[in-house]
Amino acid sequence: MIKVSSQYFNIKDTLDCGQIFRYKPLDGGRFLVVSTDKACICYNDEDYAYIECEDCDNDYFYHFFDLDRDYSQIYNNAIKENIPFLTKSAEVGKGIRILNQDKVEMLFSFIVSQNNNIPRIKKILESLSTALGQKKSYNGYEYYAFPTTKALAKMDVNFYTSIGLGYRAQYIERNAKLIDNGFNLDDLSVLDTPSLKRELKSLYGVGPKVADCVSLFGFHRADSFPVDTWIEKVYHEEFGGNEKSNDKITAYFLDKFKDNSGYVQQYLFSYKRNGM
DNA sequence: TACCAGGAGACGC
DNA sequence: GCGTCTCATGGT
Repeated sequence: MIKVSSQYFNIKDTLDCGQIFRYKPLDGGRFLVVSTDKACICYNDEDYAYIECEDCDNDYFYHFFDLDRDYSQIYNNAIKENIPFLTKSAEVGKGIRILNQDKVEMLFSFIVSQNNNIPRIKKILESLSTALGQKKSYNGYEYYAFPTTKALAKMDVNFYTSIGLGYRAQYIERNAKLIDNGFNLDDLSVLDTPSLKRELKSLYGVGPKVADCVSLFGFHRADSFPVDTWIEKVYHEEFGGNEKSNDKITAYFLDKFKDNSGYVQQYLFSYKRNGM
């Protein structure tokens, strides 16, 4: 059991800001969160956030929820920008944290996410895991591990089409085989962020958006700024921007927020998407 | 550089 | 019901 102050840790806000898809609400405001082959149950009360998992997974989830990072600084840096819309976003979303997720799971998850809606992304990842992942349980709750790349590499494009991936089926197939044949995402960790993104974009089905998401959520590179339709709205409506290409919008925000960009992106995305 | 096809399900009306 | 949109990308 992990117990930490909830001042900068709201479980629901952290899960709901589009960085993770494999979680589900339980009774009593609790959530079952699945990452690779592990699961935990987490919830907030007035003052604390609680994470329950197998003892051997304690360190994993402590790091997963980024609990060794000081979010007061991140929050204060955002407030200091003195941009009213960002201030409101940060105040409402001050409990959002950027998770440290598995690189391979992030790559496949965000390939699935492209031009897709979140309920359907969740459904497809659930189908993938149920079909190819190991069945497990924690505390009476059944779940499926994210499939190994070996398991993914065995399937062909017809299988991926059959579980509803549409035109993304070929992207999953090709990358699964590439990784199974020895391409190791961990090897990219030594690169600086621009080089990392360049390498990620060389993968089939990975463009600037997915590369930014994998870079931010899989490698925890906060000098990343994924631009989706919500951020596009923020850019045009709240920042008065005129650029139309997403690459230029990313560059605009990176230049503005530097190493805090990823966190700012989550504040802005969450606030805008929740109808503010 | 600027279109356009590529799933299919969620969502608003 | 029916049209539009969805955390985009590759191909032309």
